[in-house]
Amino acid sequence: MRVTIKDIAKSANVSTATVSKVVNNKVDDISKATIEKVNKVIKEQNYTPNSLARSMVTKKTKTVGLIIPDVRNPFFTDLVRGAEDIAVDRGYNLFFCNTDDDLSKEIRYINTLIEKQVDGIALAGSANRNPDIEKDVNISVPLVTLDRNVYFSKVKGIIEINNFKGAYEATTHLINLGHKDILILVGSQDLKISRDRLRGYKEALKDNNIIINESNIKIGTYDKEFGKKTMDELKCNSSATAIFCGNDLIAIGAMKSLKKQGLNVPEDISIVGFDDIYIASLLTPALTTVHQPSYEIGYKAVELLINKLENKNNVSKSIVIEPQLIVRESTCKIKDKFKI
Amino acid sequence: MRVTIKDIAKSANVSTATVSKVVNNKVDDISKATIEKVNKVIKEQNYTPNSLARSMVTKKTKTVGLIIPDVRNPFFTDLVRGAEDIAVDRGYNLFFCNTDDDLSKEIRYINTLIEKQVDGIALAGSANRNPDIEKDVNISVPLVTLDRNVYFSKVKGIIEINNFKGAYEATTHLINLGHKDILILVGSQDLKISRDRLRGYKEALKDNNIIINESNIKIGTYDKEFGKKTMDELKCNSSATAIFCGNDLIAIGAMKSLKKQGLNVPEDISIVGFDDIYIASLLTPALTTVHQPSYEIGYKAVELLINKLENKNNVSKSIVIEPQLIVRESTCKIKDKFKI
DNA sequence: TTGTATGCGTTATCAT
DNA sequence: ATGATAACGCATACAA
Repeated sequence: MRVTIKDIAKSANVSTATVSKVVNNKVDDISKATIEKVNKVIKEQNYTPNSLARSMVTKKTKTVGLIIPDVRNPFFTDLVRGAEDIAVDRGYNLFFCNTDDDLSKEIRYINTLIEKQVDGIALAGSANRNPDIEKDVNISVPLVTLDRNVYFSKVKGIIEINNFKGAYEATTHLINLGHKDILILVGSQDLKISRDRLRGYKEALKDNNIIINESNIKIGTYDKEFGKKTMDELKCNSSATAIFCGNDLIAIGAMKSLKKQGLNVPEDISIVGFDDIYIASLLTPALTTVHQPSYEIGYKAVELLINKLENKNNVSKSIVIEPQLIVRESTCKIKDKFKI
Repeated sequence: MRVTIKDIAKSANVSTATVSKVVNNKVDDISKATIEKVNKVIKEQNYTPNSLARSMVTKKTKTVGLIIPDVRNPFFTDLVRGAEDIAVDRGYNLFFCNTDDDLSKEIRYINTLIEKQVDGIALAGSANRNPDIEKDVNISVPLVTLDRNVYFSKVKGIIEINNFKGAYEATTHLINLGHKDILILVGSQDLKISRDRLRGYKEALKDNNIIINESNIKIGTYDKEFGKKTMDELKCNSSATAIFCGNDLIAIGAMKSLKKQGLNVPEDISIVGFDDIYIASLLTPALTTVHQPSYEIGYKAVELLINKLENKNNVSKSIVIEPQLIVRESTCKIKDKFKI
């Protein structure tokens, strides 16, 4: 039998109300003597309050859910850590949920989180979405989305990255190096981030009077396999001299394929990634990529969520974070074929 | 106001007991008609049970705590995912806690987890430990440790890797390539894994009649910085032709330093890591390392924990996982200086 | 300054 | 086949 507030009350010869008050430091009108007496007994009996019972009456669990696609994606690894840091800092705990980009899994998680009475949810949605299904999901707690758009009804806050700008700058960088025939490998167009990145790519080309070649646009998933497979299939059938990858994992897969084909990066083909995950700077050649502050994204998302929960007013609903192009070794000036 | 079991009972003209039974599928002696009636009302009113209230009476939360040093260490990234997968599979949720190898943070987490009434805890302990302090911590829930030893009193299960063997094989591999003067960069000797890895190294040398040079043994932390700093300091002051690193991060740091010094891996110096994190195979040269199935370690740990919780008998208390040497490109035969 | 009593939403026991 | 009710451990309004 765990020791309860009643046991303490009995041992200290006070009421449970009094014990409760000293436990919660609401001791304005409690004599010093009793406070000490109660604390002594608490220590002696090794009493720990039962959060469940407390939450039953306070209607707060000091717990939030964090839902992401997959922590093994290095972008989310850091994001998760940022989320956890601010959570504990504010006295909250985190339920940890991976969806594998599966919407039904995501919805199942949301429901169990609600059953567990989380105060709120921070959600990086699955890549595959379905407005029809989402409309019907009843989410009775505050929800903040990060990095990815969703169609649930009651979103209380949004953290997003300026993906358009990141893609625009990455593409412009390639154009400035003389590339005109540029592949783009990007993720599902269900995702706003993917649409924005594609839009940034197109806009950059347009602004430089380069005609968009639709066959240069490849839509897939944000993993190494997509990059590898796509470049394996393309082989010599593409005249592209540069690739803009929707994220670093795709870039890694593409580089692997190119290496196997005997092509050198960046001499034969330039590559730009997106995310700037930990590995990016460790690769050979080190990857030119668009840096996203993923730790900060997780941190800010949960911070925003908790601020909402605690009714801090003048809390903005939406935060946009600016990405930044990091030029490393995987991009260089186009070879001038006519000179040879 | 959230809708409760009472609301459903009233609307369906039954008692709360009946509703509870259909919610929990204990419908052996409930008429089909009422079951349907109740379910209909539940759907209409969008009722979701309150786990807290349930847990109050059942004394189970279907929640476990997962405590690790840092999810950003790729070894733990995978481990965490394995843990989560088995948890949901068994109907549990996971509280996610990072300690940064800080024992006091670890203990604080354990206490809040207990307050939140987790059914059990899976703990990868901090690197820095203190038996005196640990003895006094009262852990009232089942605890399973993984990867790292602790001195808490009531450990119910242990998942460990055969670190001795891994280190022995890594070192033997280097010896077989002709190396005799081998550095070891390993983590805090508070940790059994570190002691075991050092022991494996020493034993391998001994078994090959190589005298152990104590100045070849460097103790530090399991991160890139330690590897880099140590090799920066050593420069030409070491005659070593090979390095065995306590983990891959240390190896990455060491490689970085060597590169800057103009030394080539493996031609000038061979390097072996430990863990086989995702990056290892992506580096240039690809890292020879000791593979640990980190996903599986997390998975098995939480599986063991839940089995204990659910009183599955004949559950072993301890599971040992065998690591495996993966030879890649960062090791080669020693240059025979006399031949030149 | 302290204590009494009620309710939070469920499950489970025992009646009916 | 169904219902009444006690309990789970706590916080809080109100009384004393």
